[in-house]
Amino acid sequence: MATISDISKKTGYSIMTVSRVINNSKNVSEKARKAIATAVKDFNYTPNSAARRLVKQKSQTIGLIITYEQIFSSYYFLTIMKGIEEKLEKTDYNLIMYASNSPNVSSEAKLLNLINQKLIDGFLVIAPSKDEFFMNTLHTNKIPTVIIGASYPFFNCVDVDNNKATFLGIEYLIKKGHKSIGMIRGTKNRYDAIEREKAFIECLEKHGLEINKRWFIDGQFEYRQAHLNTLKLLDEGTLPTALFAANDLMAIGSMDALHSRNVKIPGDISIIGFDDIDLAKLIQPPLTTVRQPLYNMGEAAASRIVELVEKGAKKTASQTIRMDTEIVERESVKKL
Amino acid sequence: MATISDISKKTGYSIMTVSRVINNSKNVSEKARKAIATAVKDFNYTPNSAARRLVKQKSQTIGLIITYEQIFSSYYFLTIMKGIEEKLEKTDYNLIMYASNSPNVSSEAKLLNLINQKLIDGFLVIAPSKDEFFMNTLHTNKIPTVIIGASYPFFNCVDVDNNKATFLGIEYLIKKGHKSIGMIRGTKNRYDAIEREKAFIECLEKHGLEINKRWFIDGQFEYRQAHLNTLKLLDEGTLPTALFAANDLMAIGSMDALHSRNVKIPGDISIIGFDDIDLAKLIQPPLTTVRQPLYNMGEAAASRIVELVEKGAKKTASQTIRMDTEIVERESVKKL
DNA sequence: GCAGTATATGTTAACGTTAACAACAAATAG
DNA sequence: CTATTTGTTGTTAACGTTAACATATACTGC
Repeated sequence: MATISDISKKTGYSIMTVSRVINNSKNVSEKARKAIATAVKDFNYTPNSAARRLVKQKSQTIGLIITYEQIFSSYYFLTIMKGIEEKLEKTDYNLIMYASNSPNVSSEAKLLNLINQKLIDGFLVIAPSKDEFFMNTLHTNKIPTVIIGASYPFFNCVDVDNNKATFLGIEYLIKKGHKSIGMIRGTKNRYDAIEREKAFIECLEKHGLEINKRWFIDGQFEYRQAHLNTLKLLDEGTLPTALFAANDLMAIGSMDALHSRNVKIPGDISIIGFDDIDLAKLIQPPLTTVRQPLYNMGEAAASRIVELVEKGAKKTASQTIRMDTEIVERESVKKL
Repeated sequence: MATISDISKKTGYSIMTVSRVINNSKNVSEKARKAIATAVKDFNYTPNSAARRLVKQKSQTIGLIITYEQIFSSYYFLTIMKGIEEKLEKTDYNLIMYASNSPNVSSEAKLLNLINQKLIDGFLVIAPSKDEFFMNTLHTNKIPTVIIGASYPFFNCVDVDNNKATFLGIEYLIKKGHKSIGMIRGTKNRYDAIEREKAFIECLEKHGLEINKRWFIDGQFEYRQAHLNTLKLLDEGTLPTALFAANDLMAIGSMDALHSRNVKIPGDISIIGFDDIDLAKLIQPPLTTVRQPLYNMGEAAASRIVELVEKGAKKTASQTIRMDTEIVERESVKKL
């Protein structure tokens, strides 16, 4: 592997000038820049990251923390991840994924080690649950961190307004004439799940609609749970005319269950999801849903974490970026 | 963060002696070892990995390549991963996960860069599909690599004997008196899926049993596909008395489908899975399955890759380690 | 008791890069 | 035409660690 001094020897310029070209510093003559650039290409040179890390005391890498549950229960994080990756790609930072639960980040000590050893400059965390042990560690140690899909005080966050988004969905159903509405809810210890459920109740109350406890289906943000519990509801009796699912995956699980019992969508029951994952438009009927701009959220979070790392997390006041949501109208909701 | 020279100053020993203690070299007096060890603890010292990488020309990290499909469609890789992580934990190597499809390893150039820049010393690949572009790159560039869950010529592999394992499962069913057996098959472009299907047919032929094309259910190693296609089979008519699923997840998807139509397991139909994932023993009825020692496979692969990296992949002849499989008898198969 | 070996410690240089400063030339101002 | 600024290039030291060699001391065998 070629080094900076190979380029230096080849071109006759000092290694410092070469370094300047590589790092796009100014104060380099056009002539030097060209000569060095072509040599870099010829040698297929890329800077040695270990040497850079050592001198810069920075790793140029961001850690992405997610839980196994998230990986398995939701496709939604895939889109977020794509947004993150494609943004980071442009900024000379690397990304490492840490699945929490795994020994990697299982203890506070490990997490701090990653930072102290300069293996990681900052963290991205996707939708941590309420009782996530490491959030405290991140906060008290002032580690550059951006949270995606949840709003924590004192943290930098990229999130949607779950209350507003839920109202958007429910009021869409109401506008279509629905008066009996059920909900498929998410994991109890996650903020987004809690906020969406609260907003659901609030919205029905606001419109003077009945809140029927039997029409709450536990889905845990998973396909299978939603599916099984929808089947249970079917066994027990009356259905609402519409269902609001706290994410698309549960909506799909529920739809599959309804179909298996010959309940027609949207003929017999309407259903609206949340997220707008890729699958949503592929199933039959295509799912009407409240769209979160997941890709853009990933991008925004990536930009923000780079900013924090470069400027120093201590100097930049924490802020939460709220993205807009919208209804994507497809064919799973019927006008009554 | 403390450095080696802090320890040196504190204890009065040279940095070289400190380095020796840290690396467990011999030729250090017991006295020095103790003094330095306590200082290391007091300072909470850990070696700077960037400096180490620079001087050693090695990253001490292994890349784990998996595809997004695998992450989503199977729990089985989780267990493998645990085995890998816990083994590596003991050996002073780090693990980085690369989800292929992602830009990280999307091109041959990227992959080589990882190696050339010394960011990664070697790769672990979980069950690559037949047409995985990067396998060629890994091979022609002699990059230390171990494959888990597939057997490629010229590569180091950790795998089970799919033929033998499938025979084990089918002959168990036959021993229980089953004569009409269907199969839920996996993703067409994966070796394990292909091998299991071939073995299935071979085994039925060997015992002179009917091979009914209608009793092949496409499952793509996914819960949902198995579920949907089982429903389809139910709509169309006659069932076999037993079902062999190429993985547990599909078995479970199929069972849920059968239950939703009031087909009793094992009363009306028996089912046997493959893998023995955690869920298998938790569902109702607990699933009888052909157990792969996934955890141990992860461990073995981790040991092997470390060996390759340390000794140099070129010097060590490639070998495939075959793990034994066994029947785990639970309650999803009835004796006829 | 002396060469020869083993054990314990230290010194120096190197890994590849960048920051900080120094030097020099060319351009501008007065 | 000198003084000052601007632009371009180079030199040195540093980041934290380990390899290779050097030195010193203690232990062996005869």
